[in-house]
Amino acid sequence: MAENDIFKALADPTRRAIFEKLAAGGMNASALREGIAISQPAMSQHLSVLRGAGLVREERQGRFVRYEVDPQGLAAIAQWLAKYRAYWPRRIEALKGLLKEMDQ
Amino acid sequence: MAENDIFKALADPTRRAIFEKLAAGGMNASALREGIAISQPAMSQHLSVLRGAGLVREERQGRFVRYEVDPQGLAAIAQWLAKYRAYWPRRIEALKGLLKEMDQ
DNA sequence: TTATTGCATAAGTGAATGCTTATGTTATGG
DNA sequence: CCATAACATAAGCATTCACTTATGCAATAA
Repeated sequence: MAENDIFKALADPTRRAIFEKLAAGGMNASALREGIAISQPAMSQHLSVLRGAGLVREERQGRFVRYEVDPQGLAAIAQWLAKYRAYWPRRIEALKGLLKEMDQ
Repeated sequence: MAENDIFKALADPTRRAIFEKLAAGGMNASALREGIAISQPAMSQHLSVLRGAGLVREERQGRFVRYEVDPQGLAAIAQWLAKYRAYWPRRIEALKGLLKEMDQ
């Protein structure tokens, strides 16, 4: 199940930091390392996990590989969250109606 | 950070199953075991993790402990997700406005 | 009071996880 | 053509994790 891959991928703080950095704009793996204390293989492995979860997608550009956020993974989380909308705090309760539209 | 606890808690499929069962209605730990092949200590440990993540809360009732979904954890996920709303698929895009209200 | 039930905690174990170093592959620059 | 840069993969290792069995404790039942 992809759901399991997604939550497992996000369970690691380094991977969430990578994802957050990518959300500010797509970039290649080397540029992604700047500011994060991490080796090249470790970054490659993390990106592989994020990609397997559908949270990130890659596009080869010659010698570089550009990574960017993949909306699929985020949509899966939104769907998981929607299952429990009965328990969302009241401030978010207004979302219910729109989530109904989303189901169509 | 509680965010880390939440994603780590949800990274386990058994814990997600427990959470889903609780979402259908609060119950005590023993009742929760029915239908899930799990030992009593394992259930107790899982509930402890879910509780530490703010996904579940407990209420002691004499010899029993009633567990139920805690909206706090769900709200934290919603907030995390909101950070990346720029990448949500178009069908969910309408949520943007309401999430703005939620920020207040 | 005594036995039992509901639950938590401690300690040990095997598997999974995230890291490292080493190496391979492909593409660009000189 | 050759050196280098970008990236992936393999293998080994330490830590974490989810489980087990054993035990403890508090509340109800008998």
